[in-house]
Amino acid sequence: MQNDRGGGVGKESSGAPLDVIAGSLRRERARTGLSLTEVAKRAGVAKSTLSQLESGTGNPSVETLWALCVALGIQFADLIDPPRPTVQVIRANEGPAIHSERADYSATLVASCPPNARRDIYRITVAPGPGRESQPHMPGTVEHVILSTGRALIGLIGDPVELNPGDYIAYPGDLPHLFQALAPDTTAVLISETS
Amino acid sequence: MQNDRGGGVGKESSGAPLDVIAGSLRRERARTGLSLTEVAKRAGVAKSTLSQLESGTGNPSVETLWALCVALGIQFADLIDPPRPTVQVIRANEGPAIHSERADYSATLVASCPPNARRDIYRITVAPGPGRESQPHMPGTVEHVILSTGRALIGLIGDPVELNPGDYIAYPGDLPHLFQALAPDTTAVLISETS
DNA sequence: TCCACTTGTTCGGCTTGACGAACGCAGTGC
DNA sequence: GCACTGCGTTCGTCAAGCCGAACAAGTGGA
Repeated sequence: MQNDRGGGVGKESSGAPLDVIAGSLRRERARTGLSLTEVAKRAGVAKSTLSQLESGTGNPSVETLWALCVALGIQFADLIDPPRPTVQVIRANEGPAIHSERADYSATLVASCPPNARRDIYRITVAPGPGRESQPHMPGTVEHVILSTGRALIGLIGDPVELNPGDYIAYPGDLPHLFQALAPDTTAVLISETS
Repeated sequence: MQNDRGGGVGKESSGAPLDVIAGSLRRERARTGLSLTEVAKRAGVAKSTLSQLESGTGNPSVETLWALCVALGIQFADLIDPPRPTVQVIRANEGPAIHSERADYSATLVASCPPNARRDIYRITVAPGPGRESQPHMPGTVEHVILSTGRALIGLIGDPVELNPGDYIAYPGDLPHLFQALAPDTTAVLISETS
């Protein structure tokens, strides 16, 4: 572990992948209720290897990880990306509301994937005005917007698009973007997807 | 009671991960326009290693893959899961329309994640009537619906919920479910999420 | 034509991950 | 009390990944 050839470029983004993988392995194994020995046996890897991986030690190869994924019945990406949600119902006037610094913008989070969200679904209500500029979010974020009612100017700053009811737009959320209502009673559904 | 761990969920991933990773590395490097030597240098790995990986030989460790991901500016999961979209606009009257056997139901697919979709986003338009019953989809599917306009009876058959504009509901898509409009001009956004 | 430069692919070596055995612990039955 | 079975961790050994250098192949300029 002396030479840190991994380090290289700055952006460490989501932290050390090894720790994330270690946590995922523990979590998923706990979900199945299997013992470390049993999982290792099913995956065809030495239990010593699995033990070290779950403790965050080591630097597994993809073959090892793949075998463990099969044994745990999960997708490869689930080791580094989070698990999924279950089921939920929220009324229009319920749910956590997120208000902008200005009163003419309100977003209600209707579906999130705790604890580490992959995609959040919001219902947006905006009053006509100068519009709301959002700063970039996490790298890899993609935002999908479907206009429900009204009219709005949505998209990347510098190249927004005017949307009418039913129109759909997707844009990278890790770039500065805009949501400006052009008509009263403008509502939309926004899906913020984090990769 | 034993779920066969291999195929527990229907959607099979694309077989050997090493080949998928090899293809992803080539594709992403081609996208950036960088040379093999340059990518290897930026990632801090030997170009011989990268060469072998792109040819499908070898069994890389996560540190190596992580370094390459950083150098290529992509997410870890993109190596095995497909690449992400960029920007897209679909007008209300555009996009692939999926019409029901009855003429009073139409769904437009506005966003999918090919080839192995995790979540699809539809815009739904339904006319009042006896409603549309959907047969169960893939196991693990979750459907999210946000009503845009109108009024509708949505949810599992036997326990549907009446929604008004802005209301949100999520239900397991792998059980029989219903979408029945109760008012004219009923539109909604439906997110079908496959695990 | 020759030379300098780059790209991507093969070879020895050193490092390291994966394996199997042995270990300490806890619970159980004789 | 003792042997036994299961758990998860730690210790040597061997194979394999990773690296650096040398290698063919292709390009541009003098």
